[in-house]
Amino acid sequence: MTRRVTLVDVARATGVSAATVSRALRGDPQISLRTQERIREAAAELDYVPNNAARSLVLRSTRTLGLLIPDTTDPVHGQVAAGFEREASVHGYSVVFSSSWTDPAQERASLALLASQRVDGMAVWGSLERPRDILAAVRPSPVVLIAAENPLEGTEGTLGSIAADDRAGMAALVRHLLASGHRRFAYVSGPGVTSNRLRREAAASMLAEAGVRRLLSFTAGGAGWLRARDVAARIVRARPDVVLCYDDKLALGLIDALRRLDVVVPDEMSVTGFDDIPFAAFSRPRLTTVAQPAEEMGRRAVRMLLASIQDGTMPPPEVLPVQLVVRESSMRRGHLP
Amino acid sequence: MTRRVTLVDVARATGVSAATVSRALRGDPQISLRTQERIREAAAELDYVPNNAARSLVLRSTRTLGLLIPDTTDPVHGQVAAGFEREASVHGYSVVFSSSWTDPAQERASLALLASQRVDGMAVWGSLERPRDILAAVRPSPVVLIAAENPLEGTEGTLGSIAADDRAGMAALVRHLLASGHRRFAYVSGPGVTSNRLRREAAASMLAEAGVRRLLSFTAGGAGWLRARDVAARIVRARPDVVLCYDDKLALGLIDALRRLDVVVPDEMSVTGFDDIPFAAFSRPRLTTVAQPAEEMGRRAVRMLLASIQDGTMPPPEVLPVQLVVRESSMRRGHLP
DNA sequence: CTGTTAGCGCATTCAA
DNA sequence: TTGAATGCGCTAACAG
Repeated sequence: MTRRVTLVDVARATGVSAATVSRALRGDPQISLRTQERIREAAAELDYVPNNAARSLVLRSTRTLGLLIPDTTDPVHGQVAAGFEREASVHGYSVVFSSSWTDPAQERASLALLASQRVDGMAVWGSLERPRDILAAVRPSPVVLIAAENPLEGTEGTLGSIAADDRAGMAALVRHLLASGHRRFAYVSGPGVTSNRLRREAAASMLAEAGVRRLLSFTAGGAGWLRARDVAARIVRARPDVVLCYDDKLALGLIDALRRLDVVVPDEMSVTGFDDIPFAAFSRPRLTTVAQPAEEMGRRAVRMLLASIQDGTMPPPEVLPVQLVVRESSMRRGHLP
Repeated sequence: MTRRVTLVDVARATGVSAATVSRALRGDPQISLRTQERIREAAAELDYVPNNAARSLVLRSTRTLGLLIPDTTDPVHGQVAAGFEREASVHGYSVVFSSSWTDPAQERASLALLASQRVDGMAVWGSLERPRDILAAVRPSPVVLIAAENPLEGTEGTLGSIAADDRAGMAALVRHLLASGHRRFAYVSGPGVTSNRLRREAAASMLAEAGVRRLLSFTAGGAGWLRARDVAARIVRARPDVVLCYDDKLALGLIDALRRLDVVVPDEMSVTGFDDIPFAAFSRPRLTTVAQPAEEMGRRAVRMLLASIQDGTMPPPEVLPVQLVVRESSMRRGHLP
């Protein structure tokens, strides 16, 4: 932090008291406009920058929001972060962020770091921890869960939740696939985040409704991009009509892996993703997927947090609509409408 | 921030003074192990969380680093952020980040926000502003520029710089393309970031060295992903052997746009990118590009900042090596080695 | 080994 | 309309 000009410096330069400077700088109407002006000029002259640490101490508010996401590198998380930061900065809030790398220990540490930074509120993306633990770690500042599976259990007015309607999205996707003639379905899940199970179950129940009993299930080894290669061979052997992938990264990876095995998507096998990351529109084949309002989720998280900070009570959970995006990767020959 | 347990609460609960608690909690060897233990237990019992605002005030250090990037949504920026956050958290630093969205006004505002948060140091990615302005805004905390064009001018020991060796990367790329028979080169630049010009000039001078005088030049309208469509037609008319794109996003977008125009990459035209974003390995054709050590850049930025914070003097600029990654998109028929 | 004292920079009572 | 005190929670001398 080093030494800097303080209120007192400005006060001395203007010949008034520190209190007056403090008020003037925040436009307190108690101070005459003429002196306000004078003080403002002096402050600018001296390059005065208020010290937020000091201000936070007395105000008991840091005007800072925390954001904990699994992985900055992931397009979806990045979009959430973008929306979060944007909305926060509109309201004059800073955001401190931290990544959990889907490691519970890391996550706990990050949570503690954010807590000690005394963020006024924080958002946590699809954590591996149970909500209660999160709350305990950060209490008593408001928390909103992003894309959490069971947002509601144990909510006592401080725990908010914002999520996309994965279930509806998966249902729409399956409906579309059934309508275009697909019958033999497979699902590939990625790493062990909560939304994984949710999406699979949504697909399974939608299929059951339509009288399709079977949903072949696979699990891709590690992180999104690469591990599709390991399962590709097994999937090919099972010969599904279509492979529902947990997310776009996995789907795109799988399509590449299938190409290595000389399986042409979608002619021989359809593949679908989830999220609609920017690249999904430029891949070849272009990816059929479900668009998630990631940025909007980030923005809403901030709004919920701010509402909670003001009113002292957390708004009800929100579930945002998703949208089916049909592109080439599900256009099987002879299956076209 | 609301009311929380403080040092004094812990002190009362343990029957010692606040100072003792403060020391014990930070493992000061002056305090007997037995009392340390007792105090630790009490603190845990009461869910005590140190208030960093207060600590910052007296320590004159926030143990917080700032990161300003153009766009969280971009894969490369995301990787830089990932490396930055990781390294920072290793050293017990928090990171507050802000996005400029390549808007100078936004950038200035973000800078001011970071400054008022009293970050101990900050990294700024490829800014549209001149380094001097940045320094002025954040003075006197150390700043390192990431991927800046002219890092050195006006460096007075506080302004650090970390960049990838774009010039060498572009040279290697052009060399490879020349060796595989390409002769007619085009370059497509993206939005107006500084590295844009740098890459173009590197390509041009490398070509000149090889006796190729001409470098057709195009500019894609807006943000990376989409605007390739506008220039694609013009590019096709110019019939280059290969199109060097400013970055991977642009390249991938261009390949898609060319497909819409029934131009097959790489059979009829090669396309190359820059950055090696994760998806470049999964596109079709897989993208020839230059890998940038983005995460490492983020990590190094932190190390430079910390070094500067400790020693009071900024380490010399660093230029990290890049790596040519040859994949399918530059493998023209009849041009293979 | 531990307690006392004195600020860090700011916002806010209460007086004037 | 302004100034003088007070304290936010913590650390760092300086005593004991």
